[in-house]
Amino acid sequence: MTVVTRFAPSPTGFLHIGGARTALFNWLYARHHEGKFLLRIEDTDRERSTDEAIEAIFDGMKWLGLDWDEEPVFQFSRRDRHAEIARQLIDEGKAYYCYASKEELADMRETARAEGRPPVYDGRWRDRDPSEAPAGVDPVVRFKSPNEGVTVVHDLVQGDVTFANEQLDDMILLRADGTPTYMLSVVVDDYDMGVTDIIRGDDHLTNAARQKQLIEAIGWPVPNHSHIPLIHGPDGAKLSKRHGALGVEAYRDMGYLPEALRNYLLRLGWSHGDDEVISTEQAIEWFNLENIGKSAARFDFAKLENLNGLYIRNADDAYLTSLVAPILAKNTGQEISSNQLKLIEKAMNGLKERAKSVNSLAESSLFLIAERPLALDDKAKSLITEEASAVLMRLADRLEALEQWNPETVEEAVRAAAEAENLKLGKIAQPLRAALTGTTVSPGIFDVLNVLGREQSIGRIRDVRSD
RNA sequence: GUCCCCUUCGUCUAUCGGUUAGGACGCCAGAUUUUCAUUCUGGAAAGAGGAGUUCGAUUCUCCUAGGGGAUACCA
Repeated sequence: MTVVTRFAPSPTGFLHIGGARTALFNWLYARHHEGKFLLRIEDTDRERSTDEAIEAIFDGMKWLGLDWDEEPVFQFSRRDRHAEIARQLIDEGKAYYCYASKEELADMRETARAEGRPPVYDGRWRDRDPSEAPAGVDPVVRFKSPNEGVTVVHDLVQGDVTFANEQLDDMILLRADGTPTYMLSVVVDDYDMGVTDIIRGDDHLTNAARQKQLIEAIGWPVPNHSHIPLIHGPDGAKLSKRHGALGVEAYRDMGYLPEALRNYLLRLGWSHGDDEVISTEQAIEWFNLENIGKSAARFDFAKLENLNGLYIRNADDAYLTSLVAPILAKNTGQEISSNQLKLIEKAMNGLKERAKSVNSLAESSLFLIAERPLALDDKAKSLITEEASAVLMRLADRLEALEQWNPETVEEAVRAAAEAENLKLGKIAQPLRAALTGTTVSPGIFDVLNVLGREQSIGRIRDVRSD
């Protein structure tokens, strides 16, 4: 049987980091087994679902590189099918109408809690005759779940988890307005979509027991369940907007590479021995359910950043340039010309060596496209002393005399200048860097000289003449 | 309150009864170096607590504590 997994977010907000990991695991599992990975939008909560959220989820998935098979399923559009199953259950005596009011329900829970009993619906309409129904009340449809015994979820990550059936009350299948609830919809959709493996957050573990009861009542096969632990914020508490619970697009905007985030998320809760840097190809080859950990993990930006730097250093120059360009355009408020792009790409090899994010890459490539005369920052300014300026002017002459302008010739010229001035290389390199980049931090100075070219380099040096 | 799950360095984790408890991030020290970064070397750093099973427990069982999740006409 081919494996079919699905990711089923509700479009009530962006695709947050926990959801992204769930999607990643489902995707990896499907790809590993050469099965299908489906996407279902659980939009049955009409109040809270929004089109913007749906778009954000699609965008987030695409950015992360998690491609799904087939058209996404919109759960709300399948409500008739869900209701049909509910009616079938009523006909079979496996579900019933309940006329209890919200106040009654609230009282019920309160007294149960006070008496130390599980706060569940007491089944007061379970066996009552429909003729007793109060007039003018739209009933909900409840599932007649077993009162005794236990339900055990055979979870591939958590192991067998046993629930006493008395803990699980008669859940609502259809609301008073006739729309299906989540419990019913998932079960029906998963079956209709042919889902073989459900991989989701372990906040659904109790739901799995209820859903299993429902599935068995209908007479369908129970899919494999894998409930993965949640991701916590750095403080160990549930992810909130203050720390990690940002949408994946926020990570993109912070300058993280999707491949780095994928790698990081994969290692959060899954392991393959001592391997840390795992390409997507390897991840697909290695991924399994057995090596998913059972405890919640905390989100650690420092480690993500480290991985991001590593992926940036190994990334293709043209690819990085294409990511940097729009950021640069946005930050400078001007379009980046193709010549400037060439310049950036040429410098990228030196730039990416010291970048931790795409944003810092953009920041550090700013000097390449800056207009003369450069505005020097304070530290750079302090390096251009009168003495340094004089040295730089003599260096400019020396550079001007070069017949060829390439990495070797410029290095040779600068080294020769240092020797002639009886200066350590650093003494000439730092002022030079300040003049060329306006800052004190940049790629190797010979690299900068070479990339900038003769005209810009000499021009920028002469611009800092102090007299 | 009730039910369920979890618990190895600060963090992510390896270990599937016998290890000097390993790796990675971060941190500290040193080396390299034209800045920064990279790279390299070294270091500090962990089995929540208590019983039991066993010749032997981080590993298996139970209890306690702590953390998390679920308890909706949300998903």
